[in-house]
Amino acid sequence: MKSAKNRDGQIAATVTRISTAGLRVTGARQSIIEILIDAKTPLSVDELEAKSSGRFDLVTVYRTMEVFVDKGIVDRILLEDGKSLFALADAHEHSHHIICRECHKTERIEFCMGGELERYASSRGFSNLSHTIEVFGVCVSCKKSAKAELCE
Amino acid sequence: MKSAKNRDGQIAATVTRISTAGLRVTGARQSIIEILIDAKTPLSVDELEAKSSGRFDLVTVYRTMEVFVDKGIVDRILLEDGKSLFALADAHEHSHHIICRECHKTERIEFCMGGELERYASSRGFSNLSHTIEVFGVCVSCKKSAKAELCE
DNA sequence: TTTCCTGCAAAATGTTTGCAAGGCA
DNA sequence: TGCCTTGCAAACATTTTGCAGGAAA
Repeated sequence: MKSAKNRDGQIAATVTRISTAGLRVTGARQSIIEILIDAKTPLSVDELEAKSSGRFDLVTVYRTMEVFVDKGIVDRILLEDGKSLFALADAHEHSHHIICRECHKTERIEFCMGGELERYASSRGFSNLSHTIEVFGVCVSCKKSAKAELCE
Repeated sequence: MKSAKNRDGQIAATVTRISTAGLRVTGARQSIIEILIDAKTPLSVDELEAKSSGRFDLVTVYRTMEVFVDKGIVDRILLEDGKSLFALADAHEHSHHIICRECHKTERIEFCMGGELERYASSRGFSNLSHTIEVFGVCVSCKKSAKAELCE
């Protein structure tokens, strides 16, 4: 079963990253990781808590996400309204996303022109740079269901 | 006095846009516009309220920003932490920004590769697209004062 | 054993809503 | 005049903090 193997591998890899970062591998953190992996789409703090079945508290989610983002273990994805979603970070690649406004299904964007942007910013005297690039839209399946609803 | 003329012109133009959008030109709205023009840097809702000298309420700022963003009269700039700032929108140009993390001084980025991004998203089946691109850094003067502080 | 994490409760923030009064067109 | 806006108060939602008990290393 390839996918299960991948899942286990992903869990193991992330556990390693947690402990390498000098953090403790606790039950709550493992559960959060599993939920993130299984969701296959970025989740908000309360979605995470909702899927916890009482295994951890909302406060723990806030605190965990803060540390994980800080250590680069998860990515924070900022929605247009300022809310954020979290997804397991790719171990090595810096990337951006296309996010469905309805279901939050997310695809990585392979190319990143952040370098150009930062070079430009640098030439304007800015230092300590970072950037955010996100594309929002409606994915195929959400579009279909919206259409179906209209035609009912 | 060229700059004063520009200021008046900018006010007048924005007032026109408000009324063209079918909105009423009220005292609160005019004050908000003037504050935004004079600030020369994007402001948060509470910064706006703080500069109001009691001419309008915080709630009015929220409601006004909502309508103005909706009508394209102001731009919402999302910070890395999910908070937002508001700036008068350029009447015609779509653009992005370099924002100083410390003082929020902002420069427009002339080029926008949103087209490419959206074309790619479109090829992946997404519709109804939009995008956010922002670059964050520390501007020259904030960097200087940080250094000065260190060397005190 | 020591230090880090967690849950609970509560505080602090930030944002939205309802409603009556007032202002713009 | 009629409808849009506003302010105030209060409801709501979201995020942060303090602290004591429990768990990882």
